[in-house]
Amino acid sequence: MPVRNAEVAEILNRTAEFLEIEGANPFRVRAYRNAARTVSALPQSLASMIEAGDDLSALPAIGEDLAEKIATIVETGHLPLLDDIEKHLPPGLARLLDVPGLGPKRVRVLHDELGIDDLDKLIAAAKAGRLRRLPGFAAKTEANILRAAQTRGVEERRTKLAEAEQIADPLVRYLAETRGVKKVIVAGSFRRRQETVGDLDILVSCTQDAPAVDRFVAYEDVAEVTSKGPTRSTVILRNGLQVDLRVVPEVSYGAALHYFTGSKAHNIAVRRIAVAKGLKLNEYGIFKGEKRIAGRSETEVFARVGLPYIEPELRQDRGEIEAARKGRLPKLVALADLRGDLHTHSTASDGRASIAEMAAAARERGHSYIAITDHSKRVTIAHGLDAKRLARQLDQIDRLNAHLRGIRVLKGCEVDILGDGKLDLPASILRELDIVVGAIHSKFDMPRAKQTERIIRAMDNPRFNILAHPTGRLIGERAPYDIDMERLLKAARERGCYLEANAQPDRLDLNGAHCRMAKEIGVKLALSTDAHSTADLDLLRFAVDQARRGWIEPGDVLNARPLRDLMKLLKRS
DNA sequence: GCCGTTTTCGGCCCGACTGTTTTCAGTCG
Repeated sequence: MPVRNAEVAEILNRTAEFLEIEGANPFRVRAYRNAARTVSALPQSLASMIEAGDDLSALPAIGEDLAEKIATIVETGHLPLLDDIEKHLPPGLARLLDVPGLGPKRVRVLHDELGIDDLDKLIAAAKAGRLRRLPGFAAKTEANILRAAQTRGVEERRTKLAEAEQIADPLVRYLAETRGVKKVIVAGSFRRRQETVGDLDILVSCTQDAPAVDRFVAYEDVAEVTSKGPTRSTVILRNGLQVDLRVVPEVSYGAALHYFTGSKAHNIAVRRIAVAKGLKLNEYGIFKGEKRIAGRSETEVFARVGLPYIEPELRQDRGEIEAARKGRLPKLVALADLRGDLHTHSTASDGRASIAEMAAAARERGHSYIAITDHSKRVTIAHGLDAKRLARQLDQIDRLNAHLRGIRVLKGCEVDILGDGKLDLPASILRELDIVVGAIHSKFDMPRAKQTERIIRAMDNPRFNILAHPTGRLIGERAPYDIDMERLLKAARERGCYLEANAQPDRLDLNGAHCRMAKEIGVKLALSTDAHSTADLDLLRFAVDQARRGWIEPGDVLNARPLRDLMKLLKRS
């Protein structure tokens, strides 16, 4: 069983953590982290690259030494360097780094002086007042660490994007009402439209005397003020979400927005370009010597380092800077490009609105078509349709279409893919449909090869069009089922099938990386809401977010096509 | 440990805040 890229990245990151605790050269530590990033962003498996004789040291951030170490990891599953370190430092020690306020230096002191190597011992020692006797620690630090260890724990808490929006919107409105405040925007991973956010980064530009920070900490949902200075403050809201506020003057707004939007890796890469040009880039602007030469807008900042504007969703240091330099940035798909929705439910199965209501709501949103794709019979809990009920629904849709204006209802079904890869309804009824959306709702735990073959077998059915929520993951609740996405995408391409980017906030499936893989392999995507109510039709933008993070352009999207083109694309052979 | 339109050696992104300190280390983003 070859070692996967994610495992290699994990070992490299782990090595970086231990090297850091050991007090190694910080740049050496960074080298391991950078290499781990490269590895986890690779579109192909290291094992296959090595097998093909590729030179790993040609990859960014990987030189002779790490290429050899990575080869060893892929071959053996181990890195001897890490094994050696773990002989004298307990393996659990690195987890202490997850406690806010504890970094490598303090973890080292805790281990060397008090023998602390896990959370329980840390909490016990803090309670006994033993931390305050250590150099660099005192009563206040001890109290902070104890509280952090007890409340935040080791688990990293992440908030789904849709939920973060509901928290951010009222706070932004509140801050915008402050005297002297000009602009308020949520930057960070929220602006990059990551599927989850760890915290909210809010940027405010204002006049010098505006009471932005004071008003921020006075917000009614603030439970705790972690830090507060003249230009920066951190609070914890009652729901546990951390919010950082940064205040900058208007002349710095663009530079600050770029800086606080990140990602960190993207920022570092851009800053290196600035350094190479003899400039300095920070959150206040681009400087030549002491003189600020840009900073008011992001476009200005990019221009000064010789780059066109790069959309926030692309700022991951995954090739966007090179693409920008070559003038090859994608023209990302936008919500306005979409002409319809290809996965929705009605009251016939588990939806809450009738077909007519769904069609009217879709038309209100500017759509020119909507596919009704109720569940098939196997999904009994959703009152799935058998062939007979589906046939009646098709008649109903025909009658509706006969007098509907401005929108066309497509006859579809979300057909269950059975354990053996067969579809849940016979060809006789599938033949009558405009669109077949296939999905897995059972047997999530099949081994990788079997699960992949199961789906490919379903795609062998000439009626199959779109694979819905292809990995089945529920963010923070259920892991994706184990499939070989590369193989699946190639099979879809060969068969004229498509994959869905599902907009449900707890699915967001495909994710951005998979969207990009689909584009590279040449498989078009359907950006679909999987709506179970008329209001759900507004979720479409979350699928657009995922697609944009995956470099998807309008031409890569099935439902960015006019109806006639779409119908052609849905006809297989 | 990586890397090269100043460099194969000597750099490596940069600033704010806290808490510990008497001028700064550690952490964070």
